[in-house]
Formats: sequence, C-alpha cells, structure tokens
Amino acid sequence: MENQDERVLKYSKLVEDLKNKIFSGELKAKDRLPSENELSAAYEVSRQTVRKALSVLGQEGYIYAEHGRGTFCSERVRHTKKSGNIAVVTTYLSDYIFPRVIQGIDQVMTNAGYSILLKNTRNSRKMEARCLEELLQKDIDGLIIEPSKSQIFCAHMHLYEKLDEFEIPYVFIQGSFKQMGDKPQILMDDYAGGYQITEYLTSLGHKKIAGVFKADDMQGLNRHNGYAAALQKSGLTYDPSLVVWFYTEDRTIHPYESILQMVSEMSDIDAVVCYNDQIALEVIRALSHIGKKVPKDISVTGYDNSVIAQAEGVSLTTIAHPQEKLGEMAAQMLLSLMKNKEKQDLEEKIVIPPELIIRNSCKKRDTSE
Amino acid sequence: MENQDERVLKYSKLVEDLKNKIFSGELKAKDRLPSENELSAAYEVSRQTVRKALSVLGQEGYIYAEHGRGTFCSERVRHTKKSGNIAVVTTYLSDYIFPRVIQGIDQVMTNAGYSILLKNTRNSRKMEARCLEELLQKDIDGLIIEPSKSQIFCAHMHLYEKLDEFEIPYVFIQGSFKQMGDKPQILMDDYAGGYQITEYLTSLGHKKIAGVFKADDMQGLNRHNGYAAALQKSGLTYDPSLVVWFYTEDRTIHPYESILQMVSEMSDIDAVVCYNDQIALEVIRALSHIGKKVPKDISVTGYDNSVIAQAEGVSLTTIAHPQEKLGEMAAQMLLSLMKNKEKQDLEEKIVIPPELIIRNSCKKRDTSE
DNA sequence: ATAAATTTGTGCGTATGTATC
DNA sequence: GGATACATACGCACAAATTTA
Repeated sequence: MENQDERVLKYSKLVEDLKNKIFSGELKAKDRLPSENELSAAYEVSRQTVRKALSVLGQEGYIYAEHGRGTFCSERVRHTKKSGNIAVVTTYLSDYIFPRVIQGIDQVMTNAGYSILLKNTRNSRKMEARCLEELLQKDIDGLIIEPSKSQIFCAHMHLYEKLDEFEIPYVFIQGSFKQMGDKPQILMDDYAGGYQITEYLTSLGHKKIAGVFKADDMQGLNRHNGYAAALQKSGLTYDPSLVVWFYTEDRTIHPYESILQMVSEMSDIDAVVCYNDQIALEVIRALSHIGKKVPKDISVTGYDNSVIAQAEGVSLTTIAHPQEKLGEMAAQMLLSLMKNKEKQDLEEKIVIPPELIIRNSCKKRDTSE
Repeated sequence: MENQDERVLKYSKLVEDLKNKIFSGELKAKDRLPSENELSAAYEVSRQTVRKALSVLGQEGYIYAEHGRGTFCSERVRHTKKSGNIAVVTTYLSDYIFPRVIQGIDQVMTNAGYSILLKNTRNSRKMEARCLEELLQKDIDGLIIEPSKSQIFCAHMHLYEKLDEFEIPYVFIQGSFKQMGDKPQILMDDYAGGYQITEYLTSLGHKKIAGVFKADDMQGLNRHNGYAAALQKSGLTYDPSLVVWFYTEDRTIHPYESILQMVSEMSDIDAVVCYNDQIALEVIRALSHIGKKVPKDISVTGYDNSVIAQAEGVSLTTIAHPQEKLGEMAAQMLLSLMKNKEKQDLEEKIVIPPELIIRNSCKKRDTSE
C-alpha cells in the first residue's frame, strides 16, 4: 500500500542527521553532542527514541557516552593497514560503455593486487552520497568515481573532504566538480567531440542539423556546446528549437517521440547529432517509422563507438570512446596516487582527444538545392 | 544505603542467565529463545528490560532476532563482524550479458546494505583459484560465482571446502561442478534452449542445420546436446562435421572463418544454430561475405536475447536470457543463505526454463524440394 | 563544601506497527 | 483472518555520575 521506503523511522532520521554532522565536520572528534533531552526537544521525539539512535551510533563507533558528562564524538581512527580494495563508483553498471571501462580498471588493478568494490549511483546524487558514506566506513585504499549528474554543483563536498582527510586518493572519470578545482581526473574532450562530428556534417553540406543531448550530465552539455560552436563556425545559426534535451529518467521514450515530432514538423532537417550511439539508434528507429531513410534522406551520428554502432545493419558514424583504455589510465593514475600520497595535491588531469569514426550513417548533401 | 556491589542490574542478570544457558548447551544453535513476553513474565521484569538484555546479547553475537518469528541462538559465538561485502566472480566483465546480471545482483545487495567486490576469471581456472584464495584472505560475507570452464572437473575443490569451513555461503550461477553435488545454484536450462531453438528450425522445414558452439563451458555443451537431441527427434542425423567448436581464445576469428569454409564446401546448409547472439552476428557477417542472405538463403539463430539481437538491421530469433532477473535471484538466494547459515546444506537449485524469441532471422523452407 | 542542576543509565507501563505462522 | 512475536515510539520515575552555582 503505502511506499515503505517513504516511511522514515524517527530514530533512523536522527542517526542520519547526526552522521551527516559528523561527516560534515560540524561535529569533530571529542565534541560533545547535545544532551539527550536537548535532542529530544529539538527533534520532537521522546528521549527513548533519542537513546535508540545514540545506541546505534555507539555500536557503529561514531560516538561514546560518559555517564554524567555527556555523549561525545569518537576519534575516527583511520585504518593504516591496507585492505587491498579500491572502489569504483559509476552512474550505471550495464550502460554500454561502463563494462569495458570497468574491465580496463580491473585489468590494471588485479595485476597490482587490488580488488574492485563496485558501486553505482544510478546518476542520483543522493545515492552517490550514500555510496561515499558507506565507502568511508569500509576499508578502501582508493577510489575511482564518475560523478553523478556532474554538471550540477556538488552537494556533498564534505564527503570528498573526508576522503582527503583520510588520505584516500581518488580519481574522477568522465567528469568532475568544477568547484573542487583540478583534482586528478581523466576525461574525454566532449566539447571537441561534439564540435568535430558536427563540423563533419557541415562539411558534407548539411544545413539544418538537429541535436539530441542529455541534460543532466557534463558530457551532454559539452557535446552540445561543441555542436553549437561548430554550427556557428560554419555560418549556420544555432536554433534552440532544433535541440532535444532529455533526462536520465526518460532516455528511452522521450528522444524517440521528440524527434518524431520535430522531423514531422520540420521536414527540411537533414541531419541529427545524437548524444550517444544508443540514442542514435532510437532516432533512426523513429525516422524509419515516418519513412525517412538513413543516410539517404537524413544523416545521423552517434557517439562512443559502442558495439551497437558497428553491429550488422547499423553502421554509425560516431566518436570513438577509449573505454578499456580510459579505465586503464584511471587505474594507473590511482595507483600512482596511492604509491606516493604526498603527491596527492598534484593536479593531474588527462584529457583524451576525440577520434571521429566515419561509417555509413551520413551522406553528402547536394549543395545545389 | 544499599550495598552497591550487591545490586545487580536486572538486565545484566538476564544476560548472564542466558549466556550460561548458551554455554551449558541448554540453548543450542538455532534454538528459539522464549519470547520477550515469556521472559518478561518469567523474570518478573518489564519487556523493555528483556529487550535491553537481548540487545546486549545480540551485539555480542550470541543471538539474533527475526521479525515475527522469534529470537534465536546464533551458530557461531564470535566472528560476528560483518564486512558488508560480498564477492561476485564471473568469467568476463564486459561480455554482453554480465553487466546486466551484475546490475541485478547489485540492485538487491545494495538494498540489503552490502557492497559488491568484483572479480573476473577470464574463464581461466588458474585465475579462478587465485581469485578464491584472495577472497578467502579478505573479509567477505558471501560469494556469487560463475565457474570458469565449467564443464571441466574442478581442480581446486579445497578452496570451496575452505569456504564451507569459514561458513561463507556461496551461490553458483550459469553452471556448477558436478562433483560437488547440488550446491545452491541458479542456472538456465541450456539443454532445453538448444533443443527448443533447433526444433523450431526443423519445424520450419530445415534439413541441414549446422551448429556453432563454445567448447569450454557448460552452456556450450548443453546447448549443443539440446541441438543434437532435437535433430535426432526430428529424424535428422546428427553430423559432427556440421558442428564448429570454438574456444574462448578464438571466439572472434575462428567461427567466422570456419562457417565461411563450411558453407562454401556444403552449399546445402540451410540453417545455423549459434552459441549466442554475438556469434550469430559473426556468422551473418561471414554469410553475407559469400553472398548468402539471412533469412532468405539461410536461417540463423542466436542465444541470450542481448541488445544486439534486437538492434536496428539485425533481428535475431534467439533464446531469452533473464539477465537482471538471474542476478536478482542469485542475490536473494545468497541473502537467505547468509541469514540462516545453518541451512547451508539445503540443496537449493533453481533452473530457469528457456523462452524462444521469434524474430526475422529464420524463414520457412520449401519442403517440396 | 554542599546543594542544585545536568546528564547518562536503568526500569516500568502502554500503544501501535508489521512480519510470520 | 487471527494469534504471536518482534519493532518502534511515547511518557514517566528514579539512580548514578558529573558539573556548576
């Protein structure tokens, strides 16, 4: 009946709240927590409920009580022993490029004697925070993370600061938070990729080039910006009504229907730049539904050069995604960070240039018309 | 003033009493303790006090409670420290079905508060042994494993025995070792799948049906056996020269070239049963290279119903692989094993029946010729 | 130094929710 | 559905340790 996930136990809420205060640094080691009665009043719960919450935190080692004095924040002793585990946090597990990225990481890490603790955030910041909290409690030697909804301001900086404090090195892949400065990271030049593939279309004589981009990650924004820049460079005006933005949640239905509608309304669209190969296939499906042939009637480009881009029947012009290579590079970077922790602040940032893979989903337009 | 050394806390007395009963053997592993109300009545204390006592015993690992059932005596007194990690060992990471299987496992396990430690064996028994050794040294609460080269006799039984000894429950997926008896496992009925898809081809009137199978895993053998059985059932003779066997190492080149050669030599082959969708695509590529159209000239079947089976252009008749569902089931089975370790010896075995997905890669043959 | 106030610890009674049988 | 058993939650009273006026 009622969503049980919605129901929040009062003591659990208190536990979460206090944990946050501990992680955020609001409560530091040996600080006294508010007394049971104060908490009881502040949260409008009974003292028993407060005690239950404190008991949980006590069991987990975050706090300790002293009879008659108060309850205090524990000294979080950082483990010095190596666990031999590193964590890999991605937005998705089964999305078509991650398996290979993870494989690349695994290759290098297994070789170096580490095991991979796998987590995914489903592109939710809340899940990302939960993951990081969990990992902070566990015993990890390093972290490779693809930030969720990465164009958005990071809402849990304190967790990353905690990583710094614990001297757990981390490497960003696919994106990072601008506010954090140049932390070690490996990313692809999505701006250049969007630019290059759009420039390729203009060089083929296309005049009205639509775009389908993901709105809630940095890749989507960057590819879009490259797309827009290439249009302007070629003297074409950037037209927002030619751009479909979609969100993680509606990636399968929305682009299909939006493109259907857009191309029906504006039949002179002669090319579509897509966020990735999967979306490109959706777009091709939509186009064939209204009788438009690719590339005869309209050109379509993908992005990532995934297996589906080269499958029999489809043959997408796309941008190569290094996949394993990216994973391997991230793993190597993390290994070097773990080796010399003093170099932690070394701003290492690798940007992988895009590589255009030309196949058969685009066709030269007759420029005479 | 009452002598404070004389004063015994009520809940402490209950704790001591129950501990004594556990040590004396009066309460053995898995025995149900009296209910909270019964204890409350027997010791003439409030139920809260009973709960406090039980909570202490729970923290110390002597007992555990099950909502709605009762409170029980733990198996092992100690070793209550949980790592919160379970390991998932597969043959490959990026092969097209594992990401989704792992995603299914992750879904359930994350929900239950566990993290996944990911390892892969690249289908090598040596790597599998190394993985298990490594995991035994780490702190894992459970294991989901896809055995490598699973039709072959297990060469490192001692490692699995060690898992039993350490009371680390494990679940096999995709295959298991016959010599170990019926350990908890979830597998698909590959024999029935091979049978069903071959029977479908014979029902379409095909007479000369080739097969391409993987030689070094159980799935390959079972699918082959189903294929062979279906042929004989239909009165067709099983011809070993129509079967291509390939190994993990040469899965990309060998099937392509063997099929090329086979079909060139025997042009009356009218169908090919393939080990999986990926191989089916290779076969279709090879056939189109010598001018054979699918399904017009020759029918081809896949297996697994992966994304590439339904991609634009290809449209493979195949057998559905449950993927996420398989992962979820495995995770749930492992959770229940971890919950009551005494049930460890319970032979739980789930076999998932195959489901035929008919698309457009097969065509009815003219039976008059 | 003593008393009062504060804070955690123990203990009881009651009511309601929810999982299991 | 009903009975049982654990889980959450509230309110109250008093004890014991500590701090403060």
